[in-house]
Amino acid sequence: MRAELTAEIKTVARAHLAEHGADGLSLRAVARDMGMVSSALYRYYPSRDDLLTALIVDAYDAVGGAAEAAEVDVRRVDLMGRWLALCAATRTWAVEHPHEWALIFGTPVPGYRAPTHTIDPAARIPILLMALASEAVERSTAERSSASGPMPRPVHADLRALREQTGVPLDDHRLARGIAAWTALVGSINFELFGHLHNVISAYEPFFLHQMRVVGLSLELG
Amino acid sequence: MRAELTAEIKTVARAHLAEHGADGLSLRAVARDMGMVSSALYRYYPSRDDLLTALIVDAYDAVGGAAEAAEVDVRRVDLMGRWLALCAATRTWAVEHPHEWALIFGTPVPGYRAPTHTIDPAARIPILLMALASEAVERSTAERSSASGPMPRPVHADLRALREQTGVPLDDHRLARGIAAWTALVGSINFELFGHLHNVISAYEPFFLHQMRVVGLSLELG
DNA sequence: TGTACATCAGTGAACGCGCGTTCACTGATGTAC
DNA sequence: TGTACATCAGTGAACGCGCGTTCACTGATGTAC
Repeated sequence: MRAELTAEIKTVARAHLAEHGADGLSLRAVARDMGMVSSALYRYYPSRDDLLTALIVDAYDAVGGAAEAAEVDVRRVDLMGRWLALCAATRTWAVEHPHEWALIFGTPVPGYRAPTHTIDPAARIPILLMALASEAVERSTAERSSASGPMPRPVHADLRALREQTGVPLDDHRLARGIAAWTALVGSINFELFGHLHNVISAYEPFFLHQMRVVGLSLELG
Repeated sequence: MRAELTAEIKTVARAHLAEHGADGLSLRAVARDMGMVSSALYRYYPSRDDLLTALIVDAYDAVGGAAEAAEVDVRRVDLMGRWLALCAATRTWAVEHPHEWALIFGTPVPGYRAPTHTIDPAARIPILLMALASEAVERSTAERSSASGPMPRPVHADLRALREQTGVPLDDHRLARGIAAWTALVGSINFELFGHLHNVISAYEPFFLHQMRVVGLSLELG
């Protein structure tokens, strides 16, 4: 079955990625591991970049799925719990798949241009995050968010467009804070994985969860 | 003069880095550009990794120097202004030197292990950031920071050790917020450079500065 | 001042390696009559 | 049921490329006597 082999190639490629990183991923090595000749892979992926794209899409889906699954397990009323579950699951996936994480959230592979069908999988976690922030506002009594300085005009335009495209019912400041939360989530994991907390923090997970709790408070989650 | 050539090699290597990224940096290409034969470079750098290390140290020093220079130009009493100047200078340097930025704050080069003498240059901006936060506390009337949940025990130990090593006079929560600020600064720039804000934000700089202003408020900078 | 010598920056060839991709091909499978 | 044929997964050789590193060497420079 063609589909099976296509999947197996991805599995082997994923293992290679896990061991040698994105730049170490070579069609020839994957073929070798499968007991095939390198040219045979071209029956399944027209080029190395296409294989890379498949892995990228899979990685986004895997981490997104893990986050969603963890979040859905928490009782709906516990907004902070849902947020922290999302964060913890994301970090756990990243720690367990550091090279796949780096593939999607690290330095972009030079020369590689992500096709548009990577957008939807990439948006799963931010969408979930924004949904949480929106729920928090709906339940909240405070009508207006505490403004933190005026919002620059061009930024306001960007945020309005974003609001219209996504239907997220958040005012400018809350929307910006949502993006900041997404940045903080990914940035904190990157700091840990890329070694910037070396000799600074040793209790990575508790530190991470503490930081994410603070971020959650900024989203008015509890 | 030996020192001159050593510097010129770095300059050419930096140009190569800027054009092709860290993985595209090859001794042979650098030698070619200098009109030398590749083996001649070994008179100056014993291996490719040593050249890479030199570039990493230079990058840390360059971005750190830019941030410090911008910060020192703002009147001392204006803490928020100093913080935003630091942020703006850091981002500007990153946008102007994206590959050098990625070298130090992106995915680590696989197989490369940073020697210890990269630590000091890497610490310049975080040290400045912590100094700002400390100044803010000294001037502040509020004795205790607003706690955001209890600090987990192992994290408390990490933060105490950090406080003792660096002499930064910040309590646990403020210290954690300082690290969060550093993470947010780097993470926001990475999000922009690595394309995660594509089709979301177009006014990068104003957006970035707004976000950093919010971060500055969390550091009680004004 | 003039010669002998040491230093050492730079040369050029070579080693051994791996890569992505192309292409004509083989040979098993399954379908059509 | 039996034969002729098309399909197509996988082969193996080849193209052309670039890489890091080693090594014996040349030849200019500058120093010591």
